[in-house]
Amino acid sequence: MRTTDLDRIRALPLFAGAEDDTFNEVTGGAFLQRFPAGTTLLLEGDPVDFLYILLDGQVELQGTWKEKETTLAVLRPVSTFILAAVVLDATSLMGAVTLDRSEILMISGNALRRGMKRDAAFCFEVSQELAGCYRGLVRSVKNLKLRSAVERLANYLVTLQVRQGGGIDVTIPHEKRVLASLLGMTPENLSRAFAKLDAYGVVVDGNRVRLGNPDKLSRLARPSAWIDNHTPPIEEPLGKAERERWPLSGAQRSCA
Amino acid sequence: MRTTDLDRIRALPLFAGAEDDTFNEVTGGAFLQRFPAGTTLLLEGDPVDFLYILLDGQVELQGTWKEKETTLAVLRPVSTFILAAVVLDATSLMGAVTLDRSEILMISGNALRRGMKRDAAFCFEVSQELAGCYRGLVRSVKNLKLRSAVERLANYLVTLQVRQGGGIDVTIPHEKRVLASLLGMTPENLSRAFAKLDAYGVVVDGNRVRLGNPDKLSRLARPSAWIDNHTPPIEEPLGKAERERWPLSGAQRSCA
DNA sequence: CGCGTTGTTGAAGAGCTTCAAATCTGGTGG
DNA sequence: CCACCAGATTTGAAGCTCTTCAACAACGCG
Repeated sequence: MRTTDLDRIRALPLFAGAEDDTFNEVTGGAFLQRFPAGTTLLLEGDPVDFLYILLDGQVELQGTWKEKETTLAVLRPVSTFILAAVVLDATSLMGAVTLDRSEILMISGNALRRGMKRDAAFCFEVSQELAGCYRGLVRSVKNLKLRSAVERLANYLVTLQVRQGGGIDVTIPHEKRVLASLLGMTPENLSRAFAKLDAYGVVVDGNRVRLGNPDKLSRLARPSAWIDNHTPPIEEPLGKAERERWPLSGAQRSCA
Repeated sequence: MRTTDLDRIRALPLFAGAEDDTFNEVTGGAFLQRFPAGTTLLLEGDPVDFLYILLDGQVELQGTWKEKETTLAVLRPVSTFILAAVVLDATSLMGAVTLDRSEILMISGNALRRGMKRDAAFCFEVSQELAGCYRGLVRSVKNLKLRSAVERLANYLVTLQVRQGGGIDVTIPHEKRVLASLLGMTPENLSRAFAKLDAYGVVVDGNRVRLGNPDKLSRLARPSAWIDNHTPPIEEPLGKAERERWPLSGAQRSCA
């Protein structure tokens, strides 16, 4: 692995508190791989030998049951994934597929666990990463159980807007059928949900979406600090850096 | 706190690998509390100062949005909860309410974090606990997104059966309206879902449920090792103790 | 015994999916 | 450059799932 890559990795929050020795041990056997779009990285049930860190590209995590399939998350850089399975040395509960050409760092699970047991500061960072992932999923579950499909879409758009700089125009960073699956609906229903948001100023043109009436949209969406992970609103105490994102793929960082 | 209580706590998997010093430091300021049924322990958004460990009784974790409320988990002993918020020193994403008279150990968040940073073995245990909780939620999300209400109920019953010893009769360990909310449906719909399972040999009498035709029920439920957390079936490699449960309240251990 | 809560049942309707067909889109090979 | 194809998206129609509202029965508790 090149030194410039190593520097990039050293700078990840995950390794921020690690001792140099730990970092060297953990990344010693690591390697950086490029995969084309559509590559299956992991199947549900596979034993997990590596921690994956997505450095570039896009990865979809999916779950299946009875020939049905759903998208659990769409990850963008920089995201770790299947960390929980690695920590437990267990098999993966999710499949992973690249959506775009992707650059992925693979870190030996054994080395990671050894590093954690050796270096409490590093282990604490991993715990924080895991805790952030956990909270992302709690947000997901609440989103799914408490909101209708149109409400989920409205909130997705509001969140996208915040993450893409707050402008009127946002870009959906993947295919609509993937978005539909992520939001827990069929592609047809997503199409109709967009049509319903017409009344809230939403105009769709391919992957471009114009939020013509953000206030009205936001009144429908009613985003909540305890479900959506925007910039923390007033109620939330400042100075506590939460390392969490829920798997909206517009995220700066995310995890799974 | 009494010595016998301390011994019970020392025996928890969470503290299995901890040094004595760590254990003493972490539990030093801890206290054991009894709460009557219906006590609100935490509201969504509350800052979290303690790690909670449910030693006896039953606790419901809930999420709300727009006057709607859903049950995220029903915990039974021995379960930690809001560990993720404690690790991140963040506010709670879930409310917590006792369903029964409950005995709960409260451990200072500060002490816990100090212990984690000091003792890598203990920190690793916490990581494993968190990872198990994470995987429980992944199972939950898959359950919600991939299965219909009747299928979720069928799987709930099959899982209950396994956890309650495999007999024909199982007991729902809480009110049906709580179960409905846990499974993501209305009480009315739960009632009708039970009625539909009549064709699969399911007979309901209050909290007692007789699974008159387990094979047929199981063919409908189609439980999966990657969603449901039964005794690991054949595919799953043995010897890897996964510390995870999804929040079915019949669980021996669970977490959140 | 009366009361409030919980659970069940019926009817109506909203929400979502399914299937089918039409339309659009990007990429390919000639 | 253009025709063509495969896949993605949209639209329509039908039907299934689930919720809502209302009424009623069952239960537990004071």
